[in-house]
Amino acid sequence: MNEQANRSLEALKNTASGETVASALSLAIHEHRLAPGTKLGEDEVAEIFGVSRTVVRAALQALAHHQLVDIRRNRGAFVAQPSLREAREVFEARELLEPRTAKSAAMRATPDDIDLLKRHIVDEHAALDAADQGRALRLSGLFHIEIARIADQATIAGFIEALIARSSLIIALYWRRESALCESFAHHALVGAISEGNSQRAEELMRSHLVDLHSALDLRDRPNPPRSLRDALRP
Amino acid sequence: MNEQANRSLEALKNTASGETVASALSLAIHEHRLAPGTKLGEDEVAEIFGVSRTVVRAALQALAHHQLVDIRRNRGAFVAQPSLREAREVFEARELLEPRTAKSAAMRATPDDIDLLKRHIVDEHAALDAADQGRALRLSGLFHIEIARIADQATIAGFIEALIARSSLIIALYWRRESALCESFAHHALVGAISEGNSQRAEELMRSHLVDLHSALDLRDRPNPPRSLRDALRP
DNA sequence: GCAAATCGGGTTGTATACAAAACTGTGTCC
DNA sequence: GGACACAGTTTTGTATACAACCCGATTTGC
Repeated sequence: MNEQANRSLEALKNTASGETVASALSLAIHEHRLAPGTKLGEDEVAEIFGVSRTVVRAALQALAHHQLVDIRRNRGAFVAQPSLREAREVFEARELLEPRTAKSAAMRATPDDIDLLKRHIVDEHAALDAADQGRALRLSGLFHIEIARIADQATIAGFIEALIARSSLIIALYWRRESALCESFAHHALVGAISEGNSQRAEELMRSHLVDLHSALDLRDRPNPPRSLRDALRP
Repeated sequence: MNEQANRSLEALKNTASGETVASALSLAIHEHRLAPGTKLGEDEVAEIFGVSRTVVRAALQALAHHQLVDIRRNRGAFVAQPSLREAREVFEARELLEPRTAKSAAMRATPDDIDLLKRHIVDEHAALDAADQGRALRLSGLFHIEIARIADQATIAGFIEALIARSSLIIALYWRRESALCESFAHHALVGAISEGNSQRAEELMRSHLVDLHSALDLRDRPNPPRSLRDALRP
């Protein structure tokens, strides 16, 4: 390890607490830098962040409660691999919660809220132009979370946040390469409806946006299509 | 400490793992044996269950993720005290999720499921007859959770379970003494609709049942009505 | 040569020890 | 007499040490 790398690790060391580790891992999962099934060894993570296993364990348990990682007793923590069934359930839940949330958001959004949403879309475009798919996906999720926040229902927003986190794993596992990731249009239209205060239209746009997303997944009965081979190989 | 007490503690000691501690605390909160705001000192809990603080911390963190306890840094863990706003949100979320879940349950319930629900009601009556309000409340919550399980949507069922857990705290804080806890009629009618497969009626019954519950709470703008004095007194 | 059992390395689960922070009570100064 | 400051005690946050367990490899028996 060279001097510079050592120094940057040292910098992390000073700031890294339990929450830091959890959000860093969470971000890596959201941006598809950590693939489903990857083992997260405690010692390994502890050394990377320069903290003890105690805090790593707490972070991993927090992620496990959000169902982002799967902890198997005496086996360790792995990035979760949602089953087909879970994938369907997550999107059904989103289709139940988010349209209504978008409707509320359209009724409550302030000009500041709308500016924020527009900035999100700009960032998303920038990430796509930079071919940074991971960041684009993360920003796309943040867009949905922002709408839930605007709807001013913290409890439901929390559920939606958890669903979006799992959606990121589901997309990593079941996304069809054929379908393009050009959701920006849908997001743009949504912001339009929200800024006009057209709640009915916002609700309908969100519903169809989620149906589009859902149908861009390959959720046919075939357990873990691309995973079973790698599973036998890696962990 | 006498011999016998020592032995029973020792028995606990052998079986108590992290999960055990968490569910024991959770049950105590559900049955209103632990009041909102109660401090859960790590050493105290650790000694009670005969485990180390390590496992107690994990259990408390798990409960915190379910929003049953509130962990304040360097202050410790306290049984959560949902605000009026949170209380409203929780019941709004339940009114959004549970009617639809009851509808699904009515469409999918097997005879075994219906028997289980009927047994739940019998148990509930028994607890009420024994004047065991805590147990009755817990069983009432389990009834709702069971319906969510029958609906066969694990993701949404998990959300509902979390909402019911928080509802228990909300009831502890905001329940109006005037209103009686005679929900058994509502539960009975629900089982009737479900066993007939009348999904429309099940949905409507669940909705009105939740509205009844909601309106039996005192959620007027008056922050933590019975709590602010005790709050100044205890913690 | 193959199968089964056993032994070793490595990883997780739990307990304990130490460091840091908050709360309590006392004392002093204004 | 009241308010502030300081120190002691208690409690939490983190690191480390040890025990239990799982997995893989080697060895042994058939």
